[in-house]
Amino acid sequence: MSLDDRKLEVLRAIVEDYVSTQEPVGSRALVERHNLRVSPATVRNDMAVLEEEGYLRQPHTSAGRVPTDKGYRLFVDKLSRIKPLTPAERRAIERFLVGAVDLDDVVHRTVRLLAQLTRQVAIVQYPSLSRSKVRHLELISISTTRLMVVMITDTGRVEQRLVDVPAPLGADDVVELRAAMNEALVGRWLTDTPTVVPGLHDQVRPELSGAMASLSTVLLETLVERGEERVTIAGTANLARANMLDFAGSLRPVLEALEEEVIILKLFGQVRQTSAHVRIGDENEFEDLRTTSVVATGYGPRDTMVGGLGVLGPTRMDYPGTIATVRAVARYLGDVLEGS
Amino acid sequence: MSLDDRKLEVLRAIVEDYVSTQEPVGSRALVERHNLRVSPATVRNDMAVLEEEGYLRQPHTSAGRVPTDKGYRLFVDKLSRIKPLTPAERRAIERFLVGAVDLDDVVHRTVRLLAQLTRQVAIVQYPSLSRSKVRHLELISISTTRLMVVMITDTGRVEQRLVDVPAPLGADDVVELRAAMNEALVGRWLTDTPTVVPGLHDQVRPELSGAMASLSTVLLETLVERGEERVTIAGTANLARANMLDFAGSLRPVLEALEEEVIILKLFGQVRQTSAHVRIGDENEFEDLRTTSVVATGYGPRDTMVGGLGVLGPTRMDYPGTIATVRAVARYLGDVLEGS
DNA sequence: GACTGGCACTCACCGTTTCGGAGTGCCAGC
DNA sequence: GCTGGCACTCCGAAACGGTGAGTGCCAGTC
Repeated sequence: MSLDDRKLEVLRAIVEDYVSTQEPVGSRALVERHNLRVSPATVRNDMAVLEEEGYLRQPHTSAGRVPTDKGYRLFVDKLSRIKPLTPAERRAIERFLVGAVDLDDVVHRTVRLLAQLTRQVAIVQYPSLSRSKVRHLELISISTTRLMVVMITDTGRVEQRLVDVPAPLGADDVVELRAAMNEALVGRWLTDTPTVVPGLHDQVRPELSGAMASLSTVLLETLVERGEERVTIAGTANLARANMLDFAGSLRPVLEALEEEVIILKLFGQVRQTSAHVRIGDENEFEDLRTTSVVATGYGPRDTMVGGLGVLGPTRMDYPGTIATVRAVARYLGDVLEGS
Repeated sequence: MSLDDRKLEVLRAIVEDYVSTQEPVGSRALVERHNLRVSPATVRNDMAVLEEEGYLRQPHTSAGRVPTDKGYRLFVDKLSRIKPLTPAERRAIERFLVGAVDLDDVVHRTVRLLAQLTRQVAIVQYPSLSRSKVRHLELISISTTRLMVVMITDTGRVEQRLVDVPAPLGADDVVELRAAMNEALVGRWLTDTPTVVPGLHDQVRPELSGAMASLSTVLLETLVERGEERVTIAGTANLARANMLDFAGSLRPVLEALEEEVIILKLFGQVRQTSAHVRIGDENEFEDLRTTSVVATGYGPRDTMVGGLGVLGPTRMDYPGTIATVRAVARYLGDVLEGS
């Protein structure tokens, strides 16, 4: 059964009103605020149908209607137009990176900007190592048996690890190791390293094979296999704004979920570069986030995607505005990364 | 006017009961739970005196008593004995750093452990650059006119910055710059760099003085003067636990304050290595934190102090337990830093 | 057939009231 | 100086009733 245009219009109006007032919306108020050219009674009939179809629900008998997750979904997919950014927002986005000194700085500024513009919790994932190429590897000798390996990627990430080597190394040894590693890895995708690294062993003098083995292990285990993803979060205070009206009672589980890096990373799992991915309430995999919605998208230079960013807030959020902001910030961040 | 022993004992009992029950405590309940060898009426008289002196207050006439900030202060200073850690806590502290790969990892594990043990918001400051010495400076050429400078300190911090130089540099030039910088700076306190860096200019060939100037600027401006301090926070979800009973109404301002790095850093301003520094309610400089208490201490190898750590929670907190935990974690973290 | 006006009904919300109990302050007596 | 007793206060929970927004349904109109 399909819904005719007026019913859709009614749904749209209800979502908009509910988002802005935070209160169940009734038929009379609806016809007054939007100029639907029908009477409240007609709207009531439409609402009854929409409720039967699962797009609306009543908090209690004889109260106004509230959109369900399914209702929001329909709204987002079919009924909302992208809301253009205000000039002020546009300006903020264009200026937020002036004077950034390195990738950390860029990411932090981005996440704060996003939190401020959307008034929600903002999340920015660092450029994923698995979508980056090695730009340079540096070995720095800390003591004769301890090295620091610093890896720089084309996306600007800098990761360092301490490595203990089995036998003391001289300065020449370090130079040789460094040369061999750079020779083999620079320009490669990080995802290729597992196939390349084993071969490194043969590229150095036999005396150094022990050291090279330690380096390889660290490289693979701590950079490629785990710890490769990082995220930053800002704006958690925004959760406490519409105090307790959203988030049925407690926002504790939400705050807990936000501290679990694993959970957060999964939010970006299905994100693609093009357009924004919206997950509403129940659609979220994690129990604790069933009262929230996530608007996420990918970012990266040109048409590539090196990481994700997005916001999290109550299901009752301004989807068109949020989507527009998230996309704009993502696009701008991508452009900036291109330049570095 | 001084308080006799029994009055102090009464105050102690009230603080303990209130902390564990979260409810105003009355005279009858008090004599029953603690074996004060007097009648409720006597306790009432003592309470009246304690209230007059500002150590207690009544939420309303004819309710039980609640400690004031001043009451907690007296309790912390005079009435509480350090509570020894449980074996489980001790074990947790000894194991939490097994397998840490670098300083970031150490700091993150520490902050999570502290949040878990105290069930409060935990804050760990990275070793301060101003209390660190330069261990090594590395220059990595990104392009002919762009360098990355990586600084490693004796406390394990690694900071990197991009530097654009005015004229293209060859490999030899980079080597010369690196040598000059390391020569001048390794082993120095970071706070000494402003006096040393200007002299660097003369240590390289004239052709390189432009590049050296750029490097010097970045070194001084972005490493020494600003951005030198970093903190990590965990356990914000703990704020939402005793939901709204502490934090008079909203925890939003608290969450906001926690996101302001500047505010957080000031919490460690007066902290010294020895013992824990406790700031209770009103004693906090920042308006938004007047409903919270902070227990902080310094940490560092041996008797030095390189950074601070602590927890933040409602004024109604288990001070003896929290103080013990904070100190134990700080001591252990100091030991670990010594070894790296 | 679609829309509308009218009408009876429901039920959350709000302010008022009542009531019990925990707790106090005070006082007289030991 | 401590204690038992007593009158008093006041919060909090429960009970109550009125109000109004909102609904569902139905008969009538275009």
